[in-house]
Amino acid sequence: MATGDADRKRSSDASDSLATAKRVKKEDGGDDKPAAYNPYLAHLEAEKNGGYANSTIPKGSPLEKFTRRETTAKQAFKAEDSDNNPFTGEPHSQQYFKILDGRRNLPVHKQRQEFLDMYHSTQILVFVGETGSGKTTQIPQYVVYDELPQLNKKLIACTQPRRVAAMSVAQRVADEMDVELGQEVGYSIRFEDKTSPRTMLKYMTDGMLLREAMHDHMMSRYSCIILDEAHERTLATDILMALLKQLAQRRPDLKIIVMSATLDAQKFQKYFYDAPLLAVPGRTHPVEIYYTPEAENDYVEAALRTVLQIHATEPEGDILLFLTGEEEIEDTCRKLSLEVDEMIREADSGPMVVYPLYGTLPPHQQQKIFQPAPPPLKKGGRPGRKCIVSTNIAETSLTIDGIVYVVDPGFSKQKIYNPRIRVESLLVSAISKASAQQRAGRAGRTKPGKCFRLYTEEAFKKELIEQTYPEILRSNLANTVLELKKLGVEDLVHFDLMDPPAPETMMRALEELNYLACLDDEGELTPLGSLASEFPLDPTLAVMLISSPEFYCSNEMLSITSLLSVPNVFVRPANKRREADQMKDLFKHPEGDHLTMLNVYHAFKGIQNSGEDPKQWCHKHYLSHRHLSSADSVRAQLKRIMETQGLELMSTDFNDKNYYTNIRRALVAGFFMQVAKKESSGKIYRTMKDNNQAVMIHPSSVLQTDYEWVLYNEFVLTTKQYVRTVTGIRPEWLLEIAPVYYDLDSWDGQKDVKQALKSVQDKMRRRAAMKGGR
DNA sequence: GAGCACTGC
Repeated sequence: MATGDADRKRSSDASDSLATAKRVKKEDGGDDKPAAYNPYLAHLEAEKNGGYANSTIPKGSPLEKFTRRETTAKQAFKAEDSDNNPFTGEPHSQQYFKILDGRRNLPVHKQRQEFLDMYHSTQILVFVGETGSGKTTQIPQYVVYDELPQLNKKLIACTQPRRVAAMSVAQRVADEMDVELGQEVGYSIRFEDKTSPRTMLKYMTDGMLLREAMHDHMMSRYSCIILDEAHERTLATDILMALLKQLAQRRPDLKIIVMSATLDAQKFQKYFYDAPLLAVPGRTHPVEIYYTPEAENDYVEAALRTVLQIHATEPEGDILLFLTGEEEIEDTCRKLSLEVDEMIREADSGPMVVYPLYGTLPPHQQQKIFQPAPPPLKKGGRPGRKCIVSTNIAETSLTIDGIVYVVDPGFSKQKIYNPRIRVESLLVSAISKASAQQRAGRAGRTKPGKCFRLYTEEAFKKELIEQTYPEILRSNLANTVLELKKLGVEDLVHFDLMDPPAPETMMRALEELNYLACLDDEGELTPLGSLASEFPLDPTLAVMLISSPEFYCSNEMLSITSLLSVPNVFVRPANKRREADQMKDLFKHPEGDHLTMLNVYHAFKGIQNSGEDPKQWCHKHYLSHRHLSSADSVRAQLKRIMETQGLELMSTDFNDKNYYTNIRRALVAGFFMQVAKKESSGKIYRTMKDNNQAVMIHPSSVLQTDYEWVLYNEFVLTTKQYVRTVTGIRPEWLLEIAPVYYDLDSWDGQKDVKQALKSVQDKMRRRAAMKGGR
């Protein structure tokens, strides 16, 4: 795109000319010049330090004699040991020196010089460090001491796949560097930018860096970008890797470090033009692996038995069991507690507390897993232990110390994408070898441990794939393709991703974006597409929101969009389903779930303004306060973007008979591709195109079979095929609002649907003709 | 008459 090129050109010119124009001659001719100091060569020194003379490093600073990208570990040690903080000039605290001792015991410390040598010799570096090596906290600091960001005013970024990690690591490193969080060391995540003009080192989520790149293709604010946890292969990391690989050629001054925990480092190395690789050992204890001699046919049952066996026979130490989902976990926790009670009664065993752990568990419940194991029931009795039954969340996101035994049945729920019917679904699938290793490693964090794999060694070797498929191969790519277009990637086919997705998935994404008018027929970004990419939303939602002023209801669509981008706000505890459903009925809107959700949100806002405690109100009404609050933050963010982009915020008068109709019509502007029509007989609906899937309306819906035509937010594939979050619509709206998609002349859907739409069209035409005739 | 692994903007 023309604009993209202009942007790129501008920023590249800017950075070059800045460097030349602002080169300052080294002025001070004091006594502490290097031995070979030659005033006629001073500009070379300045150049090494990014175009600025050392004058911005105060005289007497521990960093005074540092030359950017030529420092040594010895120099850095000395600076770290000095009384004053090299970055703030303040005296170092006692705490600082205590932490410094600990840092120097980390495995990575021994290789600081080796790291610097390699860093100096190359533009891209692959760094492999197992857990406990200290890479996430130390490597960025080593880079700070070498890049001297205070000189060239460029930042060092270190990306993390998760917000909590970005926040907590930044806090830790701020402590290590003896600075205030948000000053020299900060972080940037959605909804929170904790950085300042002084910031040199910024931890951030990978998605956040990707967002920034959309507006600064050269990533010109950074002199070094560190991608951490690259082995997790999140969508954002994969795109960033491809972008940086490309950018490396246009920004020879930019350094890139790719950090990974697993041993697939060679793949990263090869991908980055055979970049040099530095490996640092981790600090974990050995974990003995046990396999079952024969395959188990019921892994939940086998897991239960194994946990009880461990409790009965193994020495002290906590247990971590991996299962696949909420229901399975809750169920197993109940059974385990009952069995342990019996063991205590009959076999005098020690106590065991069982904790469930999964993502949708409220945070205070999640925190419980960190409580210590219970003491023996009586003095001198058998020791107690805790058992945590968890989803994959304990594999990467949460670390629990004190785990000695891991039970791994070898399964997890994984997202898969079927481009043919455009459906993402969750499927219980076998994990990968890398995952199995990661799980086993959880047993060796504090002392040697054991891992019980509920599958045979044969199966491990022959049936498990090496690595879990990266997310990019398991997702609908509409959003990704839109982002790439906005990032200025013109040739998607030759865009050098580490694992290119299936051509069909790519085609589907392009097709979807074309129907949404985000891409034109040549595949170029349209103004609408460019606008849509400004929103942190799926293209469908973004287009719906952008179109909403045309339907006089952008305020309401802001609320609905926000509610659709957070987890379900309705809470339904297993033992209080009826009460929960009754409460939901209070908010029920006969025309559909979107409007029901809007009712909930309006009621919630009313309570917030009334002085009543919203938490209690939510609890009473079986609503999730947490998710409603996050919908609120999302809404505020989206509203800001609407305002910046000059999109009008408005509502239809609540007493106008079209208030709800306008909203339903606005929904069609985004979701016209997700429409189903009722079959002549009963409960079955069929989706419009995409191979005309037979679906049922999800039982949680306020609509059942009241409407012949419905629009849905989500297609879920569980025991049956369901559509969830559904609103009734009129077929005229489809023809009127999405005429291209519903062009009957090129119709490729079912014939009877076409027939139905055809008669609607005829009726509309007759009506129009009558009006015209008058 | 249901079952949302986990992230992220």
